[in-house]
Amino acid sequence: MTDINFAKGKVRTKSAAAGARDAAAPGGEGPPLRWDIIELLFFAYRDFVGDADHVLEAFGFGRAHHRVVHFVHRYPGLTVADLLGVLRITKQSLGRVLKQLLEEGYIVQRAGDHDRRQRLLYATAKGETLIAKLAGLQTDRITRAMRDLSPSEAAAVSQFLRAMIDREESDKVLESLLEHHRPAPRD
Amino acid sequence: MTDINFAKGKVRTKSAAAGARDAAAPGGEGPPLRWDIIELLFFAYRDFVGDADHVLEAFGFGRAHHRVVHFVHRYPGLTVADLLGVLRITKQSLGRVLKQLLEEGYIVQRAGDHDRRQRLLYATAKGETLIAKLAGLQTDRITRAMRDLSPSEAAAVSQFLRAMIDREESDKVLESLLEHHRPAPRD
DNA sequence: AAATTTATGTCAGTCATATTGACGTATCTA
DNA sequence: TAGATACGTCAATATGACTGACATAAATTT
Repeated sequence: MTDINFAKGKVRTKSAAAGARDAAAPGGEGPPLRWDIIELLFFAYRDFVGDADHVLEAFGFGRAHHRVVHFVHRYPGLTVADLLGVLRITKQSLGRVLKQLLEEGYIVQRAGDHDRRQRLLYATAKGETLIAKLAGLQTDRITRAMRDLSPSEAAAVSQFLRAMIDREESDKVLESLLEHHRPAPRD
Repeated sequence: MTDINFAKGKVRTKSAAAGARDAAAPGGEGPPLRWDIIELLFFAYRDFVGDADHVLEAFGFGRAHHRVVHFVHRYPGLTVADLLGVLRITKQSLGRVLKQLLEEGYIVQRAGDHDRRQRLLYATAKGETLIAKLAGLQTDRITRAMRDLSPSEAAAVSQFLRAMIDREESDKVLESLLEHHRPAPRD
């Protein structure tokens, strides 16, 4: 790129013709776009998973490993098919990660009682220790973020997050999470 | 894997020795881990970005493209360095995505007024249309999720998300997002 | 004016995580 | 017995990230 001042003109400094919905547009726009929440979700989630990323790196693991051990820990006896549904990935993708976690002793599998084709997954003590460490960091962040909220406001946060989740195609895990509106944590 | 019923024993069905923090542990545990919020954040974010993913696929773009056009649209005149800071990626990673978006006319760049080394980035009408479409979908989800919240509860959600974000190392964009506690959207 | 630093772009190689498609085996069900 | 299901695996590919090295133009410092 030898030249500079390419692409003059056709630069948009005001969003006057964006969708048909921006609050700036005077015509038949819908409700204003929630740029604030959209960006807050992006940054909040980035930093939320960032907590875990640093620890995982030291173990030679990635986010994929975290997710697998997490759900296996939380829902003991989860089958491979269940896990694929929750994570929404293919079994080939899961394969590598699962294999590594099995080999390194973070999770184990047993044949299903009724259906011996199934592989029921369980976290080992080693796996639970890892997950507890990661959940501890994330809990600290959540606790800090909720410190100044009243109980009813904290409940509103929970309600909001629940309502953000798709209901159709909800699997076993999601059902159990959404079913019982767990009361505020006993503390 | 020819054999079955491998890995018997050493299976943990109760989390009695996890961290030192699980509410089930009787010893010196800390506050309970917020498994509920941790999982709600995972699923809520998964479905939140899923809205955009489907549309992006039709354009041959990925999430990386979305993030770039989004921030360029929202903060016109952003420099490449700013963008790298916000996205927390390397310039090599940004390079391919940025190049593609420039070539296909979703964003343009101009030399900086004071510092002509800088490339100030702007979204074109084409880029804004794309972003408005994606933000529309995400706004619909947010609006649905906030439908049953009172204004003060909605404010609590916003406050919670803000408090989830790391303050240190906040860049220009993050500052402007966190600075003015924007009041409830005018509707 | 020359030297250095800064902002950006790019080449080359690698890694993690995801994909589709095909195929094999054990096991359950009709 | 035949077919469907649950799981594992081989192969090839794509995306989005990384490190390291190097080039250019422009600003800044000496």
